[in-house]
Amino acid sequence: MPDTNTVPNLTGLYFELFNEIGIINQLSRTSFEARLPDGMVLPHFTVINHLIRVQDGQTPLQLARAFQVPKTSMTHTLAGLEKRGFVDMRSNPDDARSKQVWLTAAGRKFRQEAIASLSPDVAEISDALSVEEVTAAISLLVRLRKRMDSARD
Amino acid sequence: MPDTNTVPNLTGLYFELFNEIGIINQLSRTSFEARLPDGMVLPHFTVINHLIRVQDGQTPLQLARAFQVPKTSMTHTLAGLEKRGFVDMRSNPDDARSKQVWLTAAGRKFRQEAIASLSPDVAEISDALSVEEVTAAISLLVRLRKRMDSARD
DNA sequence: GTTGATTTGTTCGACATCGTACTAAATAGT
DNA sequence: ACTATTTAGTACGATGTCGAACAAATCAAC
Repeated sequence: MPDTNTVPNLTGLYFELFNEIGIINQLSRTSFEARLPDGMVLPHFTVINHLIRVQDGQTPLQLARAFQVPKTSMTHTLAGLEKRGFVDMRSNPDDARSKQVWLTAAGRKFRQEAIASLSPDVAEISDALSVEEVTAAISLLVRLRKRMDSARD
Repeated sequence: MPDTNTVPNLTGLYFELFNEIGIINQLSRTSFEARLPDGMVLPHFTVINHLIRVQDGQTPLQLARAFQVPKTSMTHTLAGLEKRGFVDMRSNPDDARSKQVWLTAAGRKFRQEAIASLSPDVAEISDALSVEEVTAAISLLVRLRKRMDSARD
């Protein structure tokens, strides 16, 4: 009986991996967004979070690259954040083509509140994996991500 | 100096994890879709793949649940597959409300070709992780996914 | 300096995703 | 049997995502 149900070895393994990643992404996104107010969506939060972790004043293009999304998508996300008063878009004094994205006090406050409201969800699932396992998973995924990133031309 | 940049311990760890997962999902999706013909999109492939791995003749609702997407999204995905002749939608003889999704020969052929065209991409990144690491990552993510799944209500 | 190429960001159009409201079929309660 | 509830699927509208085309600023080459 020919092996038609199974994908050849290695490729199949990565299919499985990306499939799990896709489903977890789906699940985490859905439960994140359920906690966020009205029209806020995961990328809104993620951008704010990134601006705090890394640094304020990044350009839209830098942000688009950090998240591996097209710059048009980032434009849209930033427009939503600006409309809600969570970021300020100032033009870059060093390069009039580009802009800088700065967090407002409201933006920082929003992040704190979002995190607080999300923590219970994290707590609920945190018994599935040990802290060591989560840490290990992160470093492994970071390695994979960087490899994938450098592979795209 | 107060700790405003760092998210409290555990929650921050999961943020990082989900963040990496999100980016990898982004990257894998983009490179998958680049290989697929015209208007085909990742969910199209994923559904076909699932029908082969598990079994033909699933109902749309079963598929929606398997991928954790709303049933309206699955309706849309299946409509695309049917339009392209990759699946047949027959009405369920046991329950006139529901339908069954059956793969066509063209659907199976499409999957084989898609996998073949994707393999080079997998090969290119496969040196980042050992097979054992990928396997370990999968089992860990499966555990997480199942926990998240059982946690939603 | 002037011209052509590159970079940054936006607008626009196409399409995917998903919540709401609906129809039809099945099931439960009486 | 009859009605109410539940379940499967769809139509529709709102919004997110993203590729193509564009405008403005910068850079490179001469």
